[in-house]
Amino acid sequence: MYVGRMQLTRERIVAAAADLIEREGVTAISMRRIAADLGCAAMSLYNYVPSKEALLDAVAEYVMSGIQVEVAPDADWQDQVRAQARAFRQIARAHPRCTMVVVSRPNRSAAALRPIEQALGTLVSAGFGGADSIQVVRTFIAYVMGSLLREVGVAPSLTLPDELVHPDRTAGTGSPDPAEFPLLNSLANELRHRDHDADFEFGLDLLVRAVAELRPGTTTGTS
Amino acid sequence: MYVGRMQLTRERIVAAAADLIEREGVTAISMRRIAADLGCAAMSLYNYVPSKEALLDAVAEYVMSGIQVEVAPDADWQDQVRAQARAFRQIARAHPRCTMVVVSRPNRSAAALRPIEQALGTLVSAGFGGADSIQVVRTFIAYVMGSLLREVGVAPSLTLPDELVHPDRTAGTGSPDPAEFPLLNSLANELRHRDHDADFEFGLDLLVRAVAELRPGTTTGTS
DNA sequence: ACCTGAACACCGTTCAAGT
DNA sequence: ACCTGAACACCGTTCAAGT
Repeated sequence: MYVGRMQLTRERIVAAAADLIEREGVTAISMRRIAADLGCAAMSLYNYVPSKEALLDAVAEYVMSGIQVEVAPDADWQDQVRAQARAFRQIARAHPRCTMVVVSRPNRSAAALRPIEQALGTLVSAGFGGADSIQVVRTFIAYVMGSLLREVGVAPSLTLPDELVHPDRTAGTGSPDPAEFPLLNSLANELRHRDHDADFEFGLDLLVRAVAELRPGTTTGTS
Repeated sequence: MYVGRMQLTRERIVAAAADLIEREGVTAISMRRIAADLGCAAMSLYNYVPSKEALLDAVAEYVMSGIQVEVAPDADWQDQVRAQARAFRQIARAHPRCTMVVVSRPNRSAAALRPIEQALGTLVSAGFGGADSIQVVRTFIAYVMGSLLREVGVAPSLTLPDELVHPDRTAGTGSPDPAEFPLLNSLANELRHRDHDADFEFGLDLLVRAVAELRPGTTTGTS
């Protein structure tokens, strides 16, 4: 997709890279290919970006900067945490094929730190100590990252193929050997049907409720 | 690392690839490089493996097959779930640089399905319904995958650099702008100190306890 | 200051020729 | 049946030459 003559800038290069990834996948991108989309020589990119790795970092930052947390400011901390986790997950909707880029590179840009600072703020305001807040946020990040990986279909995950004949199975299903995997087989129907929203909300709810039990002075705690 | 003359096999090729990744990182591997380690021509590999992608899939499968769940068979379901999650996480210890390969490609091999079947078995035996068991396992997978990503230091995560002078900060710390990130700054010490075991156990405990509350007939539930 | 062609040292993979 | 060199169509990046 040739996007025409125009002043070359870092922003345009990053946007072109993100676009190309979205259209053709991460494996398709190369400095030469991006340059072609921008109508310039491959080497021109190096006036704005030191390397391909740095460009991918910039793509990750660009995607992260699109996270929009909208919370009713009077919402309680549990709803705020939920909203923040959901906003993070929106990456998979907004940039499905860039998600892997985001998830697979460390990112300490302000765009990445902003949602984290916000989450810490929510927890500290809710009465959690600093150390607890950090561990809670780390737990949520791990859960959200893992959910993103599953959602873009790139990680090992608990699903079965939709149809497809498994080469060495007699039955026409993609189910694994019933002798070794009885449960995967008996649950095959449930496994084939996948609802990313429901899956995400299920785990999110578990985590939020468990965190609530942790909070000093909670009304629903067991002790 | 030249590993000498020997009958070329698929297993030797996969092991050589995993080894090379462990020694020099994923970006270092190429069919030519692996072949050099094996003392054969690059093209010889194609007699055993259809493509580089397929070889990386095989590496992921190889790593997954190393998962060893050891549970006291009389342990209750909560301890079993914990042991299973921990076994999964051991990947990061056993194959730190292959972890990204595992986490970044779908894997429906028997080696990958086995721990999943086992986890489902634990939950179903504990009295959870099939649909619930699936969602619980999916939640744990997401959490473990995200934890692996953090542990191998490859994902966006809640940490600060250990030292390193941030170029445009006056203070000699790597802390972000205190005006925009007050909490990240005030918690800088706690953030710099990281304990992967403690982090993992923290979130694992939250999840297990939340799942326990979910179980019909639980003794610690709120309703 | 920014752009660029040619060049270097690599890739994955095909193919035809070897044994 | 397995191996392999040469070749093809690519890579990222350096450098010197252009404006």
